[in-house]
Amino acid sequence: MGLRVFNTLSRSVEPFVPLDPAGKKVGLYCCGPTVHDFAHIGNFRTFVFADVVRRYLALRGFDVRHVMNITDVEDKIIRRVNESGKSLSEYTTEYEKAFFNDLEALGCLMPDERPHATEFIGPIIKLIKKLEENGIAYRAGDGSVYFSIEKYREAGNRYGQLLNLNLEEMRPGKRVSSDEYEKESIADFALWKARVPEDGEVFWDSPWGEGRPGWHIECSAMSMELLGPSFDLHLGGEDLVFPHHEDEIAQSEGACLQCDGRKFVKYWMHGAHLLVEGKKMSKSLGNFFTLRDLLAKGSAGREVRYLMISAHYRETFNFTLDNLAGANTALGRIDECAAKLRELALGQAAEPTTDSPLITRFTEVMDDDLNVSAAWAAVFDWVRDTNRKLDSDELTAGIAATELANWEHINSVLGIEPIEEEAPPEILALAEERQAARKAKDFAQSDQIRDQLAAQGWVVEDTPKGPRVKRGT
RNA sequence: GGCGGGGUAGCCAAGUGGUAAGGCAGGGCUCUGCAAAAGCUCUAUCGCCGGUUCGAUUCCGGCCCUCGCCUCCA
Repeated sequence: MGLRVFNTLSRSVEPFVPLDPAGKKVGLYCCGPTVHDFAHIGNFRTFVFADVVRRYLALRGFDVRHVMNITDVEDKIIRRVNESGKSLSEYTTEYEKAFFNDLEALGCLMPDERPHATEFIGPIIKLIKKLEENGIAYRAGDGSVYFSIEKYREAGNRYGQLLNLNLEEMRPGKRVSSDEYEKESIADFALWKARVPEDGEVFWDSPWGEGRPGWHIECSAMSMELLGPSFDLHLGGEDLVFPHHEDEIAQSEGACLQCDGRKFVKYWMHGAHLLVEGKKMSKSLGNFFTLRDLLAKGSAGREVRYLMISAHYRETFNFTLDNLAGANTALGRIDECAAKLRELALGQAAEPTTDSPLITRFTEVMDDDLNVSAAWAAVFDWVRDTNRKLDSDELTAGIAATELANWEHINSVLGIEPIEEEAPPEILALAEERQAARKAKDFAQSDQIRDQLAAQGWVVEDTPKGPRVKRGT
C-alpha cells in the first residue's frame, strides 16, 4: 500500500499517484501568506501542514518541488502602505522577513520557490488576455476586468468542483450588497482591478490601463508558471476552498492551457483551522497569538510545531497554552532517549533499517492520509521500548546507532530539531567537583553545587555510569 | 436559510461492529544519599434518546451543543 490522501475534489481518500509518468516528480503549491502583518499561529498551522506533506513525500521517495507564493499586493496591504507612507516593497519586505523567520523557527524547510505576486505581473496579464480571448473575461465600465462564470459554464466547464454550490440560493452577504463593482453577475470576480485614487502609487500598466491584479489570478499565474499548467498538489487552509481555490480552477481551466483532458490540479488538500482555548482567535478574547508572542512567553518553535502536528490536519485543532507547556516535556523525552542512544553508539554511523517496527508503523499510518497522531503514538511507544532496553543494558553500540538512524529517518518528516548543547568546561568542572563531594559523602556540598549548576541552567543526573550534565531547569 | 465538519478521560487527541492508541497533567511504586532521568502501575463504558445487531463508541434515525464556508480570511 502506498500513500493515500484526501482529495477535496472527490471528497474521499485516494491513492496518491503523481502525474509524472516516472512516478517520481511531484509539484506542490501551497497558498502562502499575505504580508500585511505578522502571521498568526492559525496561519502557520497550514504552512506546517504543507511542510509535513512535503517532507513525507520526500521520505516516500518523491522528488518534490514545493512552491509557496507571497501575496504582496492586495487591498489591505495598499491601505497600510498609504497609511504608513512607506513604499509597497518597503512595507511588505518587513513582514515577509518576519514570516520566513517564523517559518524557520517552526522547523519548516524553505519552499523551493517563493514567488511574489508583484514579480509575476507579466504572466498574470498573459493569463487574463487568454481568458479574454476565450470570451470568459470581460471589461467593466470602470476599466476592471472580470471573470464571467456564466461564459465559463457555457464553454462546458463546471464551476463548483470543490464544493456543492448553488449560486442562485446564495445568500447575499453584507459585503456583496455594498459592493459597488460594475460586474455583470454577483458571483463574478475581478481579474484585474482598475487603478483608483486610493491605490496611490501601487499600479502597473496593462492592456486594460493602469491597475493591479485580482487576488485569485495571482495564484493561478504563479503556480502554472512554475509548475506547469497541470500539477499534482495544491494545498491551503480550508477557508480558501471557496472562493479562492474554486476561482483558481476556473481561471486556469478557463484559460484552457491544459485542454487535453488534464486538470489544473490533481489533488487538492485543505488544512483545518485551529482554535485557541476552544475559541476562535480574537484580540478581544486575549487568545490571539503570533509565533513571536509565544516565543516571547518562553516557548520554543519546535514545541509549537509539535502541537500543531499532534492532530490530524483535517480536524479543527484546539491549541491550548496548557498543552503547549506540556510539549516541552514530551519532546524532552525524545531528546533524552536519542541522547542516550547517541552516547551508546559512540559516533558509529548506521543506516536506517526500513523494516524496523518504528519505521514500518510510522509509514503505515502516515500513508493513511497522514495520520500524525498515530505516528506520534508509534514514536512514543518506541521511546518507551528503547528506554526499557537501555535500562536493562540490552543494546549494543551498533544497535543503538541503528535505532538512532531509524529515529532520524522519521524525524526527517516530523522535523523536531534536537536541542543539544555541549556543557562548557567550567560546568563540567563543577560537576566533577560535585562528584568528588558525593564520593566523600559531603552531600551538603554536593547539593549546593547542584543548585549552583541549576542556577546556570544545567541539570546533573547521577547514573550508574557516573554523572550526566544536560541543559534544563 | 444553504452546504460541510465535530462532540472520546482534568487538558489535547487517535481508533474500531466484539467493551478504547499516544502525549500532557495527577496518584502509587522501583531505582537514588536526596533528587533527576527512566521503568512499572492507577485514572474513560466514547453528547442525549431510540433503532438495527448475538453484540455499537463505531451503522441508521431524531435531538442538543459546537465549529467552519456561503465572495477579507490559513
